[in-house]
Amino acid sequence: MKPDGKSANRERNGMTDGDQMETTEQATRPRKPRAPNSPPRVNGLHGMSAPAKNSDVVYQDLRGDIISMKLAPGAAINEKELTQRYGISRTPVREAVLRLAEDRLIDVVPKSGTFVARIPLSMVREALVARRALEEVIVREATAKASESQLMEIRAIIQRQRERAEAGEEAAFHRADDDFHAAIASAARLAGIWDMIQQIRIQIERYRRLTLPQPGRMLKVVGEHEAVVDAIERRDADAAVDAMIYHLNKLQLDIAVFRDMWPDYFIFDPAVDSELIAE
Amino acid sequence: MKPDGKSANRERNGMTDGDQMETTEQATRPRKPRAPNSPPRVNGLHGMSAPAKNSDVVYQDLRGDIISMKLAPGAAINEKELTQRYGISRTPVREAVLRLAEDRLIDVVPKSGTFVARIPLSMVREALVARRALEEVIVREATAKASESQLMEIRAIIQRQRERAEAGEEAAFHRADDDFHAAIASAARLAGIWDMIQQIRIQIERYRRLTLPQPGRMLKVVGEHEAVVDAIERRDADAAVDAMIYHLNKLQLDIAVFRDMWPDYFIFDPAVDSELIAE
DNA sequence: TCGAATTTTCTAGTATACAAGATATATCTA
DNA sequence: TAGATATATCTTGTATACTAGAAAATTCGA
Repeated sequence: MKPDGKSANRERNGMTDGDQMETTEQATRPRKPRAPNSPPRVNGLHGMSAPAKNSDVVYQDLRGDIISMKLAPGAAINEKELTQRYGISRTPVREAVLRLAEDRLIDVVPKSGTFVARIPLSMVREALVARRALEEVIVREATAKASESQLMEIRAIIQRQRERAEAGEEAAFHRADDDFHAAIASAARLAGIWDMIQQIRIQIERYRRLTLPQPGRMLKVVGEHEAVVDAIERRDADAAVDAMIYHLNKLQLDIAVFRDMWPDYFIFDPAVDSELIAE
Repeated sequence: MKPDGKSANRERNGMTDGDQMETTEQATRPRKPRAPNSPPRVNGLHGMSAPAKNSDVVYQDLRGDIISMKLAPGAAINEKELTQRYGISRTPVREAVLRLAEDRLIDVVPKSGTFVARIPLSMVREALVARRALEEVIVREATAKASESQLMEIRAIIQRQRERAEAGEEAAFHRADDDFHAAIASAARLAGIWDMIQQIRIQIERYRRLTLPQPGRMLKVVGEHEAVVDAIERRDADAAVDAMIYHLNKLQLDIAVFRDMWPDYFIFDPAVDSELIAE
């Protein structure tokens, strides 16, 4: 470490639990300390208008390729190739890779390589359960709290989704689908829980993509959404929850089928998953 | 970017959606490609016996200091100081910092500094709601599925917790508390959801630490845990859920108090949180 | 020809140097 | 003295070089 001329005397060892609770400045430095902390002047909400770091771009792209199964489970990810493709250095690429590893979308093996993670069926099953539970709370709260204007907005989203479905624009359809659920959460004053659900959905999404698109499914989804809003508008919480659960249950686990069709896209833990077949 | 002598001709632009689904090797390189992917031979479950990277240590330490409020919300985090304290370079430190940023425990302001994040009360409130919902599912499933041996293990954990409570060993007490909830989730075959809850708890933990420790609380917790297990043993799901909810509700939001006592530890969003006071 | 030992080549983890911008301090002007 | 400007110095983001280890390719021995 290059001695900087004046940082040598700043040893201050054993500061591990030194400055507790004290938000003011340390009073020891003779020179120019640059007031040691200023409250984060950025608006408290977390990251929305940041100028889009390079690592974010790589993260989003890779995440999209993995979730859409364009990168198959088990496929190798080459950091060097990514640096060349984007014309950036390894640091931001690595940053993106590490974030994906935290999302459980890739496995990084220390001195060997990084690979698209296989899909753990037990996690898919639990993610479905968790999502149901959280959406139930959201719908119940929304039934109690949704304002007229919020309901109108939700209706508008459903209509937009219907138009996209009729036009066969799948991507836009799914965007509207997201917006619908987000709007319900917002009406319930539980937008943060929708963020949690999105995190959970990462685990489900690749499984969902493997389910063959059923003809007419998109329009059916619109109908299911309408049933939810109808119940909310009637302020019938139980019916709203039932409609939502019915909607969510359309995505079912059918382990045997997927295991046979894509044998090594999944991780199947017999100790935990055996009962899945019986279920 | 420095031309590397041989990478210049590997431009291959437009490869964004190039190799789809194909897990075999590219057949163009004349030399030694090192078979481009091998399935991750590590056991499928994610990271448990890795040799503990430096960044993990920094992450755990910082996380502990933040959650325990040893580092107050708003306090500055100096990467350089961390490199000196641990005797490592900025790269692993930065890695840890970025992970904490994803956990919403710190805010990093691009060319300015990184700071311990303030606690968003709206998120605490929603995290409490989400946890209740997930624990409810877990308890209900545990009631249906818990085996005799699992119940005995849970009883043992409760007993251990009682001993720690009587000895006043707070840290060990909380470890047993964690183990209790984890054991219930395990009995419900929903261990993954317990992992999600732990992620959610990060948002709650700092708030919890601010609540003054009430005398006798630890032993009361043990009693509440026993009520849950009693109901599970009776296979009375509703009672088990009620007992669990009662237990979780002991941690209540009392916004006015905390706002006055630690004015700038929190972020209070009037648009969302105003109703919290009325509630 | 086949298998074991060796070499080669790739990988992720780390260290360090530099760049761009933000903020505090110092300086200058009235 | 007060305010505006300029400077110094710190910050994070990025680029790049180096290390140790894993795995493939190769060589060697029977």
